[in-house]
Amino acid sequence: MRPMKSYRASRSPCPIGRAARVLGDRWVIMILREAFLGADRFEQFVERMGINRAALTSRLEILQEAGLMRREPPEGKRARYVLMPAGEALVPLYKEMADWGSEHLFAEGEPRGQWPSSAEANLTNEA
Amino acid sequence: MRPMKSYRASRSPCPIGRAARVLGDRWVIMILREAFLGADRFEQFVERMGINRAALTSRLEILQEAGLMRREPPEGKRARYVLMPAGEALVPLYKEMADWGSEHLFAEGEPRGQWPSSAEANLTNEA
DNA sequence: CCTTAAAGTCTGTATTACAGACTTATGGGC
DNA sequence: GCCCATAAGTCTGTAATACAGACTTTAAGG
Repeated sequence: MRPMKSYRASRSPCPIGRAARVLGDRWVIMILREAFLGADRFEQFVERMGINRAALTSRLEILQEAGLMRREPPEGKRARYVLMPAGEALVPLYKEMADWGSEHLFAEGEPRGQWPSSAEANLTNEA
Repeated sequence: MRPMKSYRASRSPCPIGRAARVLGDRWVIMILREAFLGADRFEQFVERMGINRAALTSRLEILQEAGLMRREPPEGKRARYVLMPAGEALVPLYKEMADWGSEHLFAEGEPRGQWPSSAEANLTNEA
């Protein structure tokens, strides 16, 4: 990804084009998935996704700039990365994506995971 | 993107992880948008998106391997790239993405495009 | 203090991206 | 048939990015 001034203020007037600036990245998609499933610490993302630390840092910056996540400075020694409303609002899209992937990207009878309902519960129980 | 054996047979058992292999790319998202809006020729994609030709070639290969698009060999002198059912099935997801982007990635009162209903019409009228 | 752990940063190398020029093949006009 | 334009790529050189893995820093806990 090329360095940009701001992800929030991407200049495309098309909402798809603008969304693609943020979501058009494999790691960003995976980070949000883990966040929906409850991950909120740097090391958790590293361990669960096997992402390079430098790559994770840059993606978390993108997600913050775009207003999808927020970094909570460490109270003890752990910083937390938490979803903002714009991030939580992606849950229906992830549901769609999971349904689509499950239907079109697996061979006949190939075992597939479910998009856990706990992800949605995790968000709706938050308030 | 690192070279892979096959996008269709990505080994992640999670549908989100597998979807991310295909959709987690800015150009792939844009190509599908243009396809929904009626583009089906190489030069059309180049002109409408300003994508590098080599990059377009590689993304069209990915989309074919994943089963989202198909290349129709030239009848005259133009090859066509047409959506397969797996690709058309992404229209609801694009609708979601457009709604989300429109709501969360634009400043107050900033002018934004619409995800044209003609995109959906373009597909449902096809059969 | 000393040890562990979390959250990054740094380094060197391998891969990918990109602009833009070039190639090949077809079709149309004359 | 010959010339020109166009479509669909391919190629080349350079700039940017990705990655593994080592290193650094700060804070807690004992």
